Amino acid sequence: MKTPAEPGFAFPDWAYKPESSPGSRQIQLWHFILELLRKEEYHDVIAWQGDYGEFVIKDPDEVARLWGARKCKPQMNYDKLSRALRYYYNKRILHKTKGKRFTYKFNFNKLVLVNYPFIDMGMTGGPVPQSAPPVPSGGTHFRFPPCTPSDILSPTEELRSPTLFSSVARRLARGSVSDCSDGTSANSEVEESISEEQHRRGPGPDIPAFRSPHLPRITPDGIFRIYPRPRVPEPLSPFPVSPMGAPAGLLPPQLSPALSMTPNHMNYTPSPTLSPMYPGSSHFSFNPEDMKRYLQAHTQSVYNYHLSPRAFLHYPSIVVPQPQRPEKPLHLPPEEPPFKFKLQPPPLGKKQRERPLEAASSTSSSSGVPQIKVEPISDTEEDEEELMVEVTDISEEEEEDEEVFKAPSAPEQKAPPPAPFGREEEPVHSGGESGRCIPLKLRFKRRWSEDQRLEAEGVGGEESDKKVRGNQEELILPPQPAGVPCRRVSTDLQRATEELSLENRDS
DNA sequence: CTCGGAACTA
DNA sequence: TAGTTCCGAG
Repeated sequence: MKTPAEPGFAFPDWAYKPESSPGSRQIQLWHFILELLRKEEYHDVIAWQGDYGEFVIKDPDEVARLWGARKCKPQMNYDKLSRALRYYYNKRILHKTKGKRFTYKFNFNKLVLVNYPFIDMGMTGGPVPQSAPPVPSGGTHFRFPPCTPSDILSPTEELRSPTLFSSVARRLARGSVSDCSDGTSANSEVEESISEEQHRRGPGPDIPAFRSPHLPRITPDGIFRIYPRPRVPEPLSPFPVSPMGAPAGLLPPQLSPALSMTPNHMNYTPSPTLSPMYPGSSHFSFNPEDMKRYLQAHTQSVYNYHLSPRAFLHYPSIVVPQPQRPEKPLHLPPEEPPFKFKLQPPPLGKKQRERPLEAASSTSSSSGVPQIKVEPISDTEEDEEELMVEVTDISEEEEEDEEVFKAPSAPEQKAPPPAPFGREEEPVHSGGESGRCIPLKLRFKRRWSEDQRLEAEGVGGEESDKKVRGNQEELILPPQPAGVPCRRVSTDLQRATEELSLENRDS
């Protein structure tokens, strides 16, 4: 048992496997990596470098050694470790940075989504950098807000129903890097307190809710409500000041609010300091509010760029904000984006390329719109993959968040029936024609419906992502099944959705 | 170096 | 489940 107060960072419960699962408590490799990454003493061994979330293993052998020590696997070597790392590719936790030796990149989107499923992605209006990850704000601990446990990152059930924030014990990472504790011992350590907020609505501290068969689903709203809205005007920062009290000195990356409107998930190659965690400081703020915004942004990215939205699929409550075209900035003051990159539409996929863009304007629907083959529901198979690629057909090239998103073709999606959630003000004008690229939405819809259905049935576990339900009746039902209450959807979200609809419609 | 299948383990 | 170990292939 280490001293909770010790410097270093600790991951919240969700960073570990639930105790209910077999391998629970064993530190996972990516956690370990993150751990090393944030310790200065290991900067010579592994460090953030390059793109956001990208890190390079400077000393593979040493990293392997450390990992082996941690797992009590003296025979560990980089070859093995890298194999483990490669398994993360499919899980989308990591991906390889091609061309760069020993360089990998975290997919924080995934991590966040998975770990903050309950976050209401409503458009709260705050500027949100699309690819900006939670921003570190200095301090000594790697902190996460109280959040849901449940196993994360499990390819199959990673997104199981959200649960109450559990008062999670914050674990110390420091000192555990190379001990053979396996993280098991450290697991019991609870860092002093958990935010009181989290206790407000839950049964109490240590809510093992996640272990029960029926995970009580709570509405994001409910959850979020417990968090005071900082609403700290921080135009340049993706996230407000950390509630934990972050040094003002460490400011988050400067991201233009305009970005929030811009579908991007592009190569944003900020300085290494933009990495999720500052190498120097170890305060990684993950406050709900931040996460919310982050997710919000990410959602858009996903939607716009067809990133793997699988995460959303499991969360009916999360309505994917539809893409908003830059042309019509909602309420965000136009700012000169401090980005050096240019936002571009994703490259056309093979399929896309094949068909020359015909009258983009006239025909509308098929032209610049990512075509999704409306295949029989049967091949659902790997929805996630599909969702990710289908539209753009990135073909082989991964870089889902990079290359793929370089050339966004103005996504003009067909506007599904508007006013999904009932009344809503419509911020922007709307317009015109309708009917475009339904597929994508359809898919979401489908998925959504499915989830709704499952939920209704009191579904306990979901099927693995991959083997999905073979066939659902899925119709292209209107966006929001009238019957299904969209509880959980924040007003903001609703609005966003509507806006999208409108936009799509008219464009 | 990187990838990913396969068998195996905890 | 999350690797670990081994290994052939590119």
